[in-house]
Amino acid sequence: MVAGRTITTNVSAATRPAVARKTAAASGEDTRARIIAAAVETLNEVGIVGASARTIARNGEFNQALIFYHFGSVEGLLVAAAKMEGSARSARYAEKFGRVNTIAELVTIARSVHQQEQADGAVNVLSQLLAGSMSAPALRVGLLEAMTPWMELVEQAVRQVLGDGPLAAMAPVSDMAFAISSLFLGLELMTALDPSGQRATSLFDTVEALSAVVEPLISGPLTRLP
Amino acid sequence: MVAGRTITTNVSAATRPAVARKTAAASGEDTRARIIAAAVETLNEVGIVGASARTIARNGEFNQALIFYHFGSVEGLLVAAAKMEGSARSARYAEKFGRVNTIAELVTIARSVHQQEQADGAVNVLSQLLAGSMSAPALRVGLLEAMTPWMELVEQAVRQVLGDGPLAAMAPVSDMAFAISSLFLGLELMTALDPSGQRATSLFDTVEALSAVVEPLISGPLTRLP
DNA sequence: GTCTATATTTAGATAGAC
DNA sequence: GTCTATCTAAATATAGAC
Repeated sequence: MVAGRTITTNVSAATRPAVARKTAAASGEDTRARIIAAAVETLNEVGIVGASARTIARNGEFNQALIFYHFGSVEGLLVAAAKMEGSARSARYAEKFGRVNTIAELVTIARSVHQQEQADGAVNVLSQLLAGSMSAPALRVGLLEAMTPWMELVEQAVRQVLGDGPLAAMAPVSDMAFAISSLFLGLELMTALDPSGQRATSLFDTVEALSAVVEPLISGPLTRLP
Repeated sequence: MVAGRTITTNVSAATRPAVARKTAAASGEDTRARIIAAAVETLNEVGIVGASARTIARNGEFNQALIFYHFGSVEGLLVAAAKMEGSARSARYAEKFGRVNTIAELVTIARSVHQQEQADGAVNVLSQLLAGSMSAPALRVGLLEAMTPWMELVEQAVRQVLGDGPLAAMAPVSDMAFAISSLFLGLELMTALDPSGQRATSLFDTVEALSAVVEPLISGPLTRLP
C-alpha cells in the first residue's frame, strides 16, 4: 500500500557498461549515474523521508519523469543507489583494508574511513536506506546485496588482525565484523542528532588509546591477574 | 517544505496528569496514550516512512483527526512518542543498570535489555525516529531530549564498571556510553535486514566470552607481553 | 473530545509530444 | 531519451456537526 508499483523497466543497473558513447556533451554522458548521484545526495541531505522523486529531481536538476523511465519507481532508484554505493565503497577501501595487520592499523583506518565517509555521508546514506527498507521490501533485499561487499571487507580486515592469536578462537570474525559495521551505522545515526561529529572524533581517540592496551592480547598468550 | 505546520495545540504532552477522570470506559482513559502507543507500534512495524497519520490511526483503531487535535501534527506526535519512549525506557531499566559492577554483569544486562527491547522493538523505534529526524527539525530536538535519560543510564553503568581501574583513565565513560548506545542503534538497524536476529545473538555470545578476558584489565594493573 | 466530511498539497506514476 | 502535462492516490490538516 505504501510503495505502489514494482519495477518493470531497466533493472539491470549494475550490469550496464558505463561508457561515454557519443561525446554528447553534458546530457549525453550517463543520465542514470546523474540520477543515482542526485538520489544519494538527497538521502544525505534530507534523509529517506524527504527523498521523494520530485525532491531528488530538483536536487539533480533533471526531469522528474526520468526517474520512472530509468528505474521504474523511486524504490527502484533507491535499490540502484544502494548497490552503487555498496560497490563504490568497497572498491574505494578494498586496498586500504587489505593491508591491515594490527589493531592499531585497523583503528587508524577505521578513523580515516569514518572521516571520509562522514565527509560525503556514505554511511549516513546507508543508514537512511536501511531505515527506509522497513517499508520497502525490494529495497530490503537490494540492501542485503549492497552491504555484502562492505561486510566482507571488514571481515577480511578483522581476520588479518586476529590472525591465529588467542582471541581468534573466542571471537569469530563474522561477529566482530558485524559489530564494527553496526557501530559505524549507529554512529552515523547519532551524528544526525549531533551534527558537529565531536563525539565520534572523541570516541576514535579513545579506541585508539585502548587498542594499545588490547594489542598484546592478540599476539601473545593470556595472563590472568589477581 | 516537508513537514508543513508547526505545533500549536497541546504541546504539554509529558506534563499532563495521566489519571482516569471519570471511569468513562474504553474511550475515557487516556486517548493521548493510546495514540502514542499506536504511533510506536506503527514505527516498529513499518518504519518512519510508513508511519503516516492514517496508518497510525488505522493501527490504533481511532480517528485520524485525533492526532491533529491532540498533537497538532504527525511530527508533534512523533516528538511526544520519542519523549515517552525515552522516559519509559530509562524508568524500566534504571534499577537494573544501577546494580552493574562488572563487565560480565554489564554484558549480561546488555543482552537482556537487547532481548527485551527487541521483543517490543523500542530501539528500533528510536532508530527509525532518528532517521526521520533528518527531515523534521522539531523531532531532532525532541529526540535529543528523549535520548538523554537513556544515555545517562548507560554512562552510569559504564562508570560503575570502570571504577577507578586503569582503563578508566584512558577510556572516558562518555565515549564508552556513546559507543554502546550507537552499537545498540546500529544493531537494530541491521536487524531490519536480517529479521531473524541471529547475528545479534551470536554477537552477544562472543562479547560475553570476551568480557571474561577483559575483566582482569579493569581491576588489576597491566602487564605487557612480549 | 470525537467523528464526518472536505480542502489542499504532495507524491507516485503515465501518456504523448518532441 | 527527455520534456510537458496530467491522472490518481495518498498525506497533512481543518471545519463543523455531534
